[in-house]
Amino acid sequence: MTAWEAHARETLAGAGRRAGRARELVISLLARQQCCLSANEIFDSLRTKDRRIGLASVYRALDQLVGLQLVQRLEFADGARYEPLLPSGEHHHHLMCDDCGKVEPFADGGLERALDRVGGDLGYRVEAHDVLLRGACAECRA
Amino acid sequence: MTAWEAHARETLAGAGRRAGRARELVISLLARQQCCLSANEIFDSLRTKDRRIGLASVYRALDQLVGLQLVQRLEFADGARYEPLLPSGEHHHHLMCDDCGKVEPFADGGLERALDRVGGDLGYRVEAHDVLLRGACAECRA
DNA sequence: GTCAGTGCAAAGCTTTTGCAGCGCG
DNA sequence: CGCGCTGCAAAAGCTTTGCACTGAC
Repeated sequence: MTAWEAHARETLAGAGRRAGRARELVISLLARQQCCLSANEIFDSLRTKDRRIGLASVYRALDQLVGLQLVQRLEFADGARYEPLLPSGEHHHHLMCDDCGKVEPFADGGLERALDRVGGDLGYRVEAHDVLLRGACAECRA
Repeated sequence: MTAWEAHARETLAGAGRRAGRARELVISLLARQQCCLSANEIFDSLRTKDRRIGLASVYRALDQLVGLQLVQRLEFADGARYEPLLPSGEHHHHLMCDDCGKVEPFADGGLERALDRVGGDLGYRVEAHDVLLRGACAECRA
């Protein structure tokens, strides 16, 4: 079990939530991911292991996890995707290939510093930021 | 007529597109905006002036404008929004207030430089980037 | 005259909600 | 044993598509 997974279960228990089949499976699947997944991808993946899972429960679990800041919701042109939000605050952003649809993570300290600076310069108290780069990946450029 | 509006009509004509009622109205409305609008906001605004406008035509016009790189499509949690893409390449990003839903534009040279650098550091040829900051605006912080 | 553009209505998707039953604590 | 969690089905948006008609070039 990853540190995030333990943190997630602890936070849920602390918020008075009871452990149910669907949400437990969503958590353990997310914990094993390198990058973001759509609700449908999560549902399909879980369905192959347990025929009883319902799509609505996947959405409900994700909503709760987002509300407790355990998961980040990302907006893409073809719908939302979700990924674990590490308690360390460490995070990454995404690159999407317009040709093949592939999504990859990347991290960049200089970009983070620029983003933090922008928040301070405006009247806003910035809670979160999303960055999405779109273009042609190395393979599709060929 | 703004420079963008003239540029848009010229580009459409050059692509062999014929001028129709709906798309002309969408263009003249977008040209007058300071920030992004949803398809429904565009539809509602045009409907009050011309009862014949159809929502499907608004979507079709926006698709074409996005395809010709005259308009940028932005993904928000409650759907897509659209705004003119200036031929100068000059552009801005968005701040959204989680409390009141207000969306405001901002521009930051340091952020743009950081974004451009990231593109070069990876195998990607980056065509576009989107940045969305979320938080509490000055009014809602009170 | 041809064919892109248009409005309407219907369909497609993702996401949410209602409801009755299950099961965690 | 109460109430949160679940699955199913239905509903609710946003967006796209089919079709016949209109009108720009």
